[in-house]
Amino acid sequence: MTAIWWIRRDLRLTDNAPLHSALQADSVLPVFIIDPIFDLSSARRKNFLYEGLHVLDKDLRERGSYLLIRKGKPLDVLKQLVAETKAEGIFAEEDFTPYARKRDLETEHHLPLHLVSGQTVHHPNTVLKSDGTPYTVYTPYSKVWKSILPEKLNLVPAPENINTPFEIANEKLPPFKTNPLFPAGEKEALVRLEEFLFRKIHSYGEERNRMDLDGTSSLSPYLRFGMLGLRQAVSVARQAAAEKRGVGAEVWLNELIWREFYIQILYHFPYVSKTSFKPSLANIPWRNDESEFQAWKDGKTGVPVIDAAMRQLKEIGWMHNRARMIVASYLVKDLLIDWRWGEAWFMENLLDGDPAANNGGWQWTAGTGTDAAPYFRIFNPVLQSAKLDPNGDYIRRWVPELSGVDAKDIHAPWKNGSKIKGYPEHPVIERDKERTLQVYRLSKEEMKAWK
DNA sequence: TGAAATGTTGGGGCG
DNA sequence: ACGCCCCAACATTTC
Repeated sequence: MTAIWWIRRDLRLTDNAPLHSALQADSVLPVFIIDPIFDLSSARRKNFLYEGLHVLDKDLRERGSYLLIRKGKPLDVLKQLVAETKAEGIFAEEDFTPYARKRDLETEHHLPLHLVSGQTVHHPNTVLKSDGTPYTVYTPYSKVWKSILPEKLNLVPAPENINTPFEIANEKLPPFKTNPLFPAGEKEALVRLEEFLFRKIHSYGEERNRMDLDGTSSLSPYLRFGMLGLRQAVSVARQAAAEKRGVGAEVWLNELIWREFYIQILYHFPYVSKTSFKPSLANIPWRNDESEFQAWKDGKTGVPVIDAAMRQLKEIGWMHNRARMIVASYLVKDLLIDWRWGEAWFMENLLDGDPAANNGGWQWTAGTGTDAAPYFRIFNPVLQSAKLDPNGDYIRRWVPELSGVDAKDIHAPWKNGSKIKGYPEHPVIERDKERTLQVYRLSKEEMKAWK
């Protein structure tokens, strides 16, 4: 008897609950389906995914198995595969995005699909207020989340052997290029996790916001595709916190909880992917200036920290977390461009681009979301830059035109008056905090009046 | 996971 | 020794 392990966002063998369940059968067929909907997804994220699948295939072959690739609509592909293999069960890790839920519901209707929890530590339906409604504020959510965390998560180790039927027609993996900065795969994820735990986590609390240092875990692309499981990350974070290895471990644990917080927000309030969580800020009269948007995307706004961050994104498909908040605030609060434009650009470029986390982050910055920054909180990019890239090393790393500018002038070179070759003389816009506040206030008042 | 304005406090210089 | 002023450091308020 054969079971199908349908792989989606769980490209790993360690602590893989659906794989573990499938192994009860005599043989297991690991399958990844290249869904036509991927055509709408970002090229660089697909590249990372395909490299990840290539690595997963190698990891499986070390265990006597391999990865079967099929292309097409998941339901059609699975129906076909069940017919070919006489498989009696399909096991998959439950995924909580609106698209995934619809796809899985349809599949469950026609096929013996068994959805297994594993993407999160707590299922979105299990962390609820006493009246049964979901939390929309992070702090109480995280308190309850921690209070119901079991003593041990009982991670399931990677199986040593997987018995797989080999006689099934396989398709070729689409071509990809290896990513030198973020090599895909579970082994790489585990190396990074170790590195983070032994070298960086101690100072994570103080250094995670410093854009010029390598203080973050840089695990997000791996978590995005389940090359590392959130449960694994939480398990080691908890252990490190218990061993009192600095406050860093607790800070990191909270960052991981933010992930689950936004996963459950998108699960319970799927409309947030289309519009503002707060109805009162759903109709902000954005300026939406196309040429300013272009300057932002290209990293040519004339504000060094913004340009550094946007070029980092374009070049490597990843951006420092603090930089994400600064560029998002600049787009939304200074340029007054719809946060959804920024959200879409991030999704197009981030290796870790995830519908829940990305949407949550943008709505937080825009002030439109759950537990959002109040709308009057506006980042001053120059102050943030001076504080969190004090020597200007981050800026010089990504904006070579500014490599000769010293720390004193690099955060706001236009104030100095001297021209820099190849770099805008003035920022694309003169920041106007009052204008932003008015636009937001107006939106709120109009909503009230309309009611 | 803001910034800036305003208020409060306390140490030190000075007559 | 004392009051006065200055100002940095910190706290509070406001948007």
